[in-house]
Amino acid sequence: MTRDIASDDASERFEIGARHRELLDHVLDKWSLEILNLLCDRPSRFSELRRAIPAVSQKSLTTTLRRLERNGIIERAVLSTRPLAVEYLITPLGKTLRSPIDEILHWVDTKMPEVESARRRFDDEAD
Amino acid sequence: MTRDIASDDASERFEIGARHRELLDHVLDKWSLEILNLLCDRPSRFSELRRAIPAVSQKSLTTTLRRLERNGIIERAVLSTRPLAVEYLITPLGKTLRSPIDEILHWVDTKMPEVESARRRFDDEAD
DNA sequence: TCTAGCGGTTACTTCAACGAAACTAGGTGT
DNA sequence: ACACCTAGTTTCGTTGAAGTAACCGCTAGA
Repeated sequence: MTRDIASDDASERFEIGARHRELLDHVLDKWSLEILNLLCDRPSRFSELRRAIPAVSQKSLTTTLRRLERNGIIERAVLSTRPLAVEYLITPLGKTLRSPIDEILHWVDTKMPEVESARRRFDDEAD
Repeated sequence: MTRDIASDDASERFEIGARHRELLDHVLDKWSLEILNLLCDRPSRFSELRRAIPAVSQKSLTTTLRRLERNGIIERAVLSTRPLAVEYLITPLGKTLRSPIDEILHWVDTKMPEVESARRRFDDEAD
């Protein structure tokens, strides 16, 4: 019942509104995948992440961590130890990202050869 | 056999090299998802896509289509009809993207409420 | 005291993406 | 002849994301 909306077209299997794009941009951006990958294994401190991902600048790391924290994917814990330390941990919500991300990384791993030969074909045909 | 690589650390379940990032940037970018979504249903012409996605500019649509074509995700077919027409179709390789993309869009749909409440919590605590 | 590490912030710059608009080039209708 | 459709390309300007580098307050160790 009430299937009266969405019948004139075949494309309502998923809608892609701006909310989808925005969230994907926040979560699948340049550095998030690597950070998530590390934090899935174990909580890490700011400097640990910097050392683990040498290519990321301090500024970008801060920005990315804040964004992931804001979206509830990771948690920032200030440890009141003597010198002071900050630890980043993945949240339960963040863990649910693992499976979809793994699937698409797996896609990349298995299909990369096909993609590369398609690129060669395309580049060779300088039509 | 030959499991001798990758044992000193827990983080080799997936590696994220530059190739992964590059391909994801090519395939999960701003407009690709919507285009793929449409082409999965039926082949479409250039102007059909423009009308279906009014927010995309002519230039960006061309660029995105060329990139998807180069990566073997879609195919461009020039139909020798009287006025001339160009049709874009999804390839078998492109179809294999459907399932991973669906999974992550499903993640967005189901987790969006949690993300939004996390955002409210974060924004309210103006620490 | 001087130096180094931690966890950032701020200011400046650079770069690529994106859009708007004009232009092309063939065909069509009136 | 004129205007419009298709499928783009080209030019120009804006914007935003990212990097560099400097600085900050705090603590610890030599």
